[in-house]
Amino acid sequence: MTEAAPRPLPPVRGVTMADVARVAGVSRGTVSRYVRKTGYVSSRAAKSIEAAIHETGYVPNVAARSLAGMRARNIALVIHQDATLFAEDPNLMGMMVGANQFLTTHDHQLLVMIHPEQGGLTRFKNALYGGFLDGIMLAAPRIGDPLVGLIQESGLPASLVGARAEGLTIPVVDVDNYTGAYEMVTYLLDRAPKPAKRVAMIAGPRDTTAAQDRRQAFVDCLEARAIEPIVEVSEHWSHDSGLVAARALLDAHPDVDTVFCANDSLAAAVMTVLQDRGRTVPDDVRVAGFDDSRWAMSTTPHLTTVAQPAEAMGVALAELVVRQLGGESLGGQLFLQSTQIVVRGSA
Amino acid sequence: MTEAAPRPLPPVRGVTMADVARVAGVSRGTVSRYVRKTGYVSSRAAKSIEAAIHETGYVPNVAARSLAGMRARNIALVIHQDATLFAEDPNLMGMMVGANQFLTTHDHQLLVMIHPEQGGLTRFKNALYGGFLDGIMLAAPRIGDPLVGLIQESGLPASLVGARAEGLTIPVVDVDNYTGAYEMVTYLLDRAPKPAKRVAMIAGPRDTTAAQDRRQAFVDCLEARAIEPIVEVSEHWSHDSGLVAARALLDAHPDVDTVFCANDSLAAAVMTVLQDRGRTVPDDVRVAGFDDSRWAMSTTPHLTTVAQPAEAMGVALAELVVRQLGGESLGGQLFLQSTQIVVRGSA
DNA sequence: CTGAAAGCGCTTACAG
DNA sequence: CTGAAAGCGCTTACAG
Repeated sequence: MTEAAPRPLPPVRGVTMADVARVAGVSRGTVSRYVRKTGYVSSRAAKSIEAAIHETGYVPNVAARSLAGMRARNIALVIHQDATLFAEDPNLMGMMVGANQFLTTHDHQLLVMIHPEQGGLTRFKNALYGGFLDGIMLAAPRIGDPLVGLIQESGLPASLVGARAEGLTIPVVDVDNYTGAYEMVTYLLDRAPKPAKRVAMIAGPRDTTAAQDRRQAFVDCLEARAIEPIVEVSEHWSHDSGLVAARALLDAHPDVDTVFCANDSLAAAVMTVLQDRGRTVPDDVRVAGFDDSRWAMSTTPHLTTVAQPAEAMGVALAELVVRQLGGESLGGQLFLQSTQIVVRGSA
Repeated sequence: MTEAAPRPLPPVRGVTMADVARVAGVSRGTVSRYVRKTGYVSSRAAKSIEAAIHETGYVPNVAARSLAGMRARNIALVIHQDATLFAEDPNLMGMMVGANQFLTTHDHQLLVMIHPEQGGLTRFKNALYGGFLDGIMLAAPRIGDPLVGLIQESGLPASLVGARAEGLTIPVVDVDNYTGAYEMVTYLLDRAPKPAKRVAMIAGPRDTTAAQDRRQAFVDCLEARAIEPIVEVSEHWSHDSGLVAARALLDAHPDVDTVFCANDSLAAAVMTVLQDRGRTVPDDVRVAGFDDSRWAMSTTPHLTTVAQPAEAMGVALAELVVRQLGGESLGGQLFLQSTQIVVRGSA
């Protein structure tokens, strides 16, 4: 075709529906009806269109289809977290896998977008109103996350993980963090090989509901027994951040015999620090984590932890969006997925 | 299950350029020129358009823009691997991070798509010709990967990692696997604390060039010294698969004193099997890996391995696509990134 | 059963 | 400097 100077690259334009129509000897409308399996098409026309499509290698243009009011069959999983942290978060990976699996079997395409915590909103709005997304799943939202408001405003079918807010009209899937943590603390207090005498917790970053719930369960469980809870907060969910928190905790309370951590990488960090200080796990100190992530199997001994069904959550996220696409309205319902304690060597 | 009624959802349509034009009291063309910063717009018109955009909250529709021949500013990183394997592959994560970082600072949006190994080609073609992608980066391609041909046919700006093929017109970025492996084997033979007497290798899956190159280096290095190489092939890059290969290797050659592994998860697997059989690392057997992934720090002792600049590769992939978008033609050039030996406790 | 036509939102020559 | 108009590829009433 013709190339203009200001456009260095020839536009990528495949064969169009018009090409197919010409080859098949019918109108574009008829081709459209055939492709979309909507409306009547004589078997004679169908035959020749079929052949023409095969001959030309026609592939529909999603942008045009979207412009004309149809669905693009793309659904985005937005990771609202800096990429490097994302890479360290096993749950996010699991969700991605689960969502991909569900979407693939339901004839949709998963698009993962990483949106940094400090990123501008413009790029996100562009995606929202870009016309190439039929739905949005938001992972790792903060409390009061502005992205949630934008999604709601857009009216796009959506689902969130782990967010709770007033006036939320988007369904949320989450693990039952509170119950999971409560069960684990109870285990540490009563049933562990060496029941805890002096327990502390390394809590996760303050701005996530997961961290809040796990911490609240810890506090409630101890207060129910009139034990004073010791809590050290880690700034991030990462191992590095956990190292800092663990040192602070152990400096302030050298006598703890049990540490419950808000996730596995924090627990691994505690074990590292403990080892550095010549204390053994689980003999001197018991350590437990949360998530049953890869970290859980990479410590010595392996971590006793709370298994989190990350893939199931991804499936749930995707399913909620697809159901809305099917016409259901789910409002701000909360879909809790339950956890399970996994006892290994560390506690 | 499937989408029922015609269109149960109100289509998500934000304010359009026409709305802005009306509010600003100018024509749509003028708004477009203003938004795209192309052509002349009087400062008076600019003022009122500016205000109108702000007032209406206008966000451009990418689909329409794309249809009109413009770029969507979306670039896809296609992971050609089953999602569960992807989740285990640290390099892929690093590339994702690197690509995201480069693209974000260059005003493009990264879209990650997971394409299963056995997946049909239709879904991929749809993305290629969908009109919402300006470029493609392909990670984890197999040898003779059909996706490469499709990308080439489409004419979309693209880059690949780790693929080599006749007649390739797409630039490739790769680590210098051969040199990296050769250096490591040389180290194991000559300079390690306990130089190897009887070395074996656990090689990676046959259908990747990375596995081939690492294995070839091992073979060449040994043959240069007239030592017969022992090689056991692991079906996948995964830890589980490595367990199987390690057992087979150790059954057939119980006397090896050094095992070079094609990646870290395989090395970790070897260490696990060794431990099960009561042999210590590095005293009885030395083990080395490749990648310097998270696995490398999760074994006891930590792994001696070959560091792979995964993030740098992601950056390179993205940069190559963006350069093509800028008009450069790179052909099938190969961009090799060099590795570095990291000596830790295991060898 | 099937064409012709209008429209989705945006861009870009082309007149004025 | 700016408006009117055509076109990108597809879908969908609406006539025939």
